[in-house]
Amino acid sequence: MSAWLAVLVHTPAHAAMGPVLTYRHRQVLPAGTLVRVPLGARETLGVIWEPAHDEASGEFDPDKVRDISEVLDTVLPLANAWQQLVRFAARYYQRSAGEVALAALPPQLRELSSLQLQRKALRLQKALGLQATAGEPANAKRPSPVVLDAGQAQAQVLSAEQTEVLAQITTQSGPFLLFGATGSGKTEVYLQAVEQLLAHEPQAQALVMVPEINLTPQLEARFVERFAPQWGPQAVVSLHSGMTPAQRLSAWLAAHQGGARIVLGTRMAVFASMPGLRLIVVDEEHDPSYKSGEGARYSARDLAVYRGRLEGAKVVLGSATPSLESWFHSRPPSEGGRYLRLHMPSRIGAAGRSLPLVRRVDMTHQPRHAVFSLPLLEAMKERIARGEQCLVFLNRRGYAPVLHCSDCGWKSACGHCSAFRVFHKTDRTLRCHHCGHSERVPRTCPGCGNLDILTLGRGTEQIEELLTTLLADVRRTGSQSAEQPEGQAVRIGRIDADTTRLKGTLQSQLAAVHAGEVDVLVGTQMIAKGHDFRRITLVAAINPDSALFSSDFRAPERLFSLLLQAAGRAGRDAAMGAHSEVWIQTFQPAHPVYAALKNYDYPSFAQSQLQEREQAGMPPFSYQALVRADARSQEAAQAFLNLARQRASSDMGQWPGWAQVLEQVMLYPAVPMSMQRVANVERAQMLVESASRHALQSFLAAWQDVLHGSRSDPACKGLIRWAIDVDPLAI
DNA sequence: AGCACGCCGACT
DNA sequence: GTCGGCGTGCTC
Repeated sequence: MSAWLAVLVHTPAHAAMGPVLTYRHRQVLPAGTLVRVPLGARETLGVIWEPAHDEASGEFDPDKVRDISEVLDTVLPLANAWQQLVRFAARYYQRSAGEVALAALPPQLRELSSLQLQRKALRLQKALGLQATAGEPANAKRPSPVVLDAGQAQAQVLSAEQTEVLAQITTQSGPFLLFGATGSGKTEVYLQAVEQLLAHEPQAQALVMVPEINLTPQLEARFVERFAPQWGPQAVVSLHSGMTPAQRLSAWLAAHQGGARIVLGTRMAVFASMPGLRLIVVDEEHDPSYKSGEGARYSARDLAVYRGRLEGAKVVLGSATPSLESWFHSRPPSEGGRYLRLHMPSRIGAAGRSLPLVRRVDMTHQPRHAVFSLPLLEAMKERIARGEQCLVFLNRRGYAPVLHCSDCGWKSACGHCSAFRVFHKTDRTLRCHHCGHSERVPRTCPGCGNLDILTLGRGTEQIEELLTTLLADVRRTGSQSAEQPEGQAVRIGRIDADTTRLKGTLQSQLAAVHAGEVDVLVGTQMIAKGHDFRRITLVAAINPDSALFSSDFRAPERLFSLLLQAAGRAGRDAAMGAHSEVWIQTFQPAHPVYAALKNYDYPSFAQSQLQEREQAGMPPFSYQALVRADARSQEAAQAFLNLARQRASSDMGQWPGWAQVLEQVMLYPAVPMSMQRVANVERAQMLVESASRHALQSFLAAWQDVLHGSRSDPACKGLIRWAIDVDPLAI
């Protein structure tokens, strides 16, 4: 007697088949069981599933049912809560459950046999067994958590604010928005919240997320330092895309088996299987990296909140500049707020340690085309001479964003993209930052043969070069003289995606800055985030205005956040905090973003932004989705979108009961994307908007079929792919 | 998504 | 004569 089982496999939402396929096996298996199944010519990983109505596969020939090839019974079935998280994410972000589930599992699971997995699992058990009492199973016995030991002794004494916030997290249910200034000690609060949890619940697990891979090593070091003495080095694992497949599988298994008490990771970690999950921390919750840009375009922050509710885990979102969405959700409960806002306004450390002074330099009063204003340059020289460090922030890498011929007007346009190729002086190349195409810099103008090709604009390479000249006469004669000979020339360092291409170079470059081997550090937003620089007392944003002209309504919010984070790099050392400064060079010194920044007043900035959003009917006062289409021609991309739009009213309008839904949903005409062409692919998009999240969701779910159907229309010939982005971050 | 099949251009 | 481009179609 054999059973027919529903199996989830990795098929995209727009494949002409459901994500749940039927297979035969000699016995029934519980949902969540991992299996290997034949699919066409290949064999693939599947998950035993209980299909919902919308996932059930349509008609198929019962004769075609094939056998499950292998049951991966050395791995415990995925928990019901995990299945529900996948189900929700698939439905909300309009993707197939198969795609979401299989993308959330470590890639190596698809390749290894049951036997190989068993060996791996045994090795892990062994490692955990060794750290626990010898001979006991991994979870059976651990050192008594009640006893004060090395792990707890390391904990710092909390400030009054930290103590209060921690008490709130302990006693309230959340979700929490921890609004804490840079340097207010949010990480210590996370550490102690985790510590309390692990001490009181022997099976409990905590998930701590950070926005970028770059930030995981330092966080991991801090967690290992704190928790390894008590819980062993295996208790903390990381989960991010920078790890090798084998490392990812090990970490995933450790979390899945419950041996890893703490999982640190990037957005993908929100899908980690954690049977004992009790606490989720989303650090820098405003960071756009939490929104996935491809595949299922999920927001790990929003899913974390959902998952917390689903599994009864506390959720802490932390930021010095929360997203306006989270800020809005944390308004007082009497006004409808759903998150509990916790506030830590003060920087910890020496008494009276203050935030750096923000200075705005009005560039309209500076010499035309000046890159560094005179007062900024003077301030930098002064600090360098004293042996302090400066950080110069410019969000544009390369030497110059465009090459240009003044004779014939030629510009270094990319032949494949609607963008210019960037001049990189270091390796004499012209590189397109969108398609990656790279070529030698032409000696003469390709248009007319002119020998003089000029650069337009400036990138980090040029700033580095320029500073070498501008600071050539400066000598360091400050307190460093004991170790450094007096009168040494200024050392300038640069950190951006180009200097950190090789693995580990970022960490070593940061170490060089810490060691005082650099006086001025030039860099992109890569250096604005998280890294703790002790001796930097001046941070300069030399040209942040460009973000103000962006058509993206979230641009001001992002600029505020980026500049505040950059400001947070200054004066981290208590002794130097008092005279630290942040310089903003701008042509619009009175702009509200800069005014708010000067006062470190996020709340009133957020309030004014929210008012604007409300008046304009934008998120969080409305809900949005974007349909993007890629095609050989712009016409085809737009034709596809506009056809689906037209059919939404003409066809769906006839469906019984759908008129009311359609009334609540606004579809805008298709437009080219701001980056219209990338690697010879034309891109267009269409905005879908509604005041009702529910109406938007029902509409999108039903509209999928219309989109599928529109693809075959002759007008859409040349269409390559399309995708829905729910809650898009940029429009 | 993979992966096969299938039909047209430049090379061992 | 083959290798290889990517269009089309199928997978329980």
